[in-house]
Amino acid sequence: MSLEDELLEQRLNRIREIEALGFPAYGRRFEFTHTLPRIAAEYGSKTAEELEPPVSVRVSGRLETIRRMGKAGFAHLSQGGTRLQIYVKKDAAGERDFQLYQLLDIGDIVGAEGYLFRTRTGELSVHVTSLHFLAKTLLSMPEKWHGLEDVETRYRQRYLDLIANPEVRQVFVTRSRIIASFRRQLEAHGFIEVETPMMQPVYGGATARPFITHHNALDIDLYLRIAPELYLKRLVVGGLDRVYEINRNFRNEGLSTQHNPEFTMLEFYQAYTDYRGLMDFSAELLRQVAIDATGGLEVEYEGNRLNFGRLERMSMREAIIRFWSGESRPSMDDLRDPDWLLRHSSRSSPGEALAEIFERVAEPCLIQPAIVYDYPVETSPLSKNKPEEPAMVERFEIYAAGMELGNAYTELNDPQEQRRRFDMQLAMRARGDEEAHQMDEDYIRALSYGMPPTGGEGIGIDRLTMILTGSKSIRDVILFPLLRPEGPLGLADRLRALDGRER
RNA sequence: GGGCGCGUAGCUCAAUUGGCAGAGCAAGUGACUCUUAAUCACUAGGUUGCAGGUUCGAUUCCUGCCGCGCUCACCA
Repeated sequence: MSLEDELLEQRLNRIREIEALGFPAYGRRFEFTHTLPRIAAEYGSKTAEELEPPVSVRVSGRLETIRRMGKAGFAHLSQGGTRLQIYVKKDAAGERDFQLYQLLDIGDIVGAEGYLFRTRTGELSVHVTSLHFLAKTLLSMPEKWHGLEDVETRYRQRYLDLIANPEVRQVFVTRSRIIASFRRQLEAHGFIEVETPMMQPVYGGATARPFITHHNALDIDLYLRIAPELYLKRLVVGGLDRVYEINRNFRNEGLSTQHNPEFTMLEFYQAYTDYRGLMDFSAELLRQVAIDATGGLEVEYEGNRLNFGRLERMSMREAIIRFWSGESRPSMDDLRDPDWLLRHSSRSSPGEALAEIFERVAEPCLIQPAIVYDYPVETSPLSKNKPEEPAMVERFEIYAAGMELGNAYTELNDPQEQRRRFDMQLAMRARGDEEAHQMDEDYIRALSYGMPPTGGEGIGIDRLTMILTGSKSIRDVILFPLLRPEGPLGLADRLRALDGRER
């Protein structure tokens, strides 16, 4: 018999012993007086004298350590990212509860009643008068000193990662704070949160390959959305002047440290503003998010100190000139010259060439949070042209740590021009660009009813979370990143074999 | 999809040129009524990711496959 089977059998037997003492192996509702974080906050700095007269508490948590010493012993409970020591002495807890203490395993979930005191070494602890059993662990916990290091196991069994590695919990708490901060700020500016279709008959709003699924009753293929954009703007047509959505997008593309097939975007649309207005708003939003998430404006990422207190602004052409390395730095005139652009890129149109050169030359250098504005029309089928240079559009992207964090533009609200843009995209698709936009006639119909001048923006929540939590991989900020399926575990078979057979 | 790397006990890691697969934690038994990586004694635990090959002999060398990581391509 393997060790794991032996362990499983031991634990199942132990359940019988615990039940024989009169404790259910899997308890029910437990009334507590304090969470462990609250005890830490309220009593963490109290001296032994200040804990007189005794403070009675009823707490619960998962057992992280157990130190048994004959007729007494210690253990650490963990709850809400906080540990609290309990002291179980036979004289104080009584015969039956002390027997229970002797049957506990690391990982079990228990309740403890008693009073707070300081041990001789000064650690705040609960002097236990009564123990409760709440849930049994059948499998052994990761090692207490090194935690759980195996990356694959950490992603596949995130619950173990959260139990064994306290800093992981903090990453996801911060992620939650980031999202809450956006919501709070947008609500304060009069935005309302909406939910638009995840399953779409025509996908759009971004350049990407979609996932395809099928609806049986209607017998139609549907696409998991690559962006909510076109639906949100239909809502602006409908008079929802300030709307936002924080939700998943799905893109059927490769995985990397910066790409997960499903990822979370904030998109918001504000009528009667333009991309200049959104630049100001973006700077305000990011500044406050950084404060809400980290307590400050500066954050250390990959050896750089990033300051979210300001967003430097530069045009795409300025960025190329500024970050050009090596000989023959181009001039502003070069970057307006179609021949120069096509000579310096393998792309087929001057605008695509400009964007490609920017991504190659400047994007990796954009370490400090920055706004890059004015994009070529070819790469921006939904943005409004610049009046003085129709080949360019009123669009900007937000960069930090060499990553694209956000994308915003003055929305194109002229249905005839939008139809021409879709035609342009169809031509690109005919040339083999699989990611070029589809024609969306229903969207053109919506614009044909008149959409107010509008600014719209998307911010990648995962990447922003990476930066604000110092995470190197997007998988570290997504609780359950996509992995290949694991294959059969055999646990059901083992449990079935042991069911009712334990002594 | 390409390139590079990794896979050994439940967890964290060793194993000399190809020569008896080991340790710590966790687990079991015993001792211990203020320990905190508790301590002490003893015990058990392995299809070395999977399948082949080379060899007297493979954790080690070779081939294929599976999984993961990094990276390039694609993308946000």
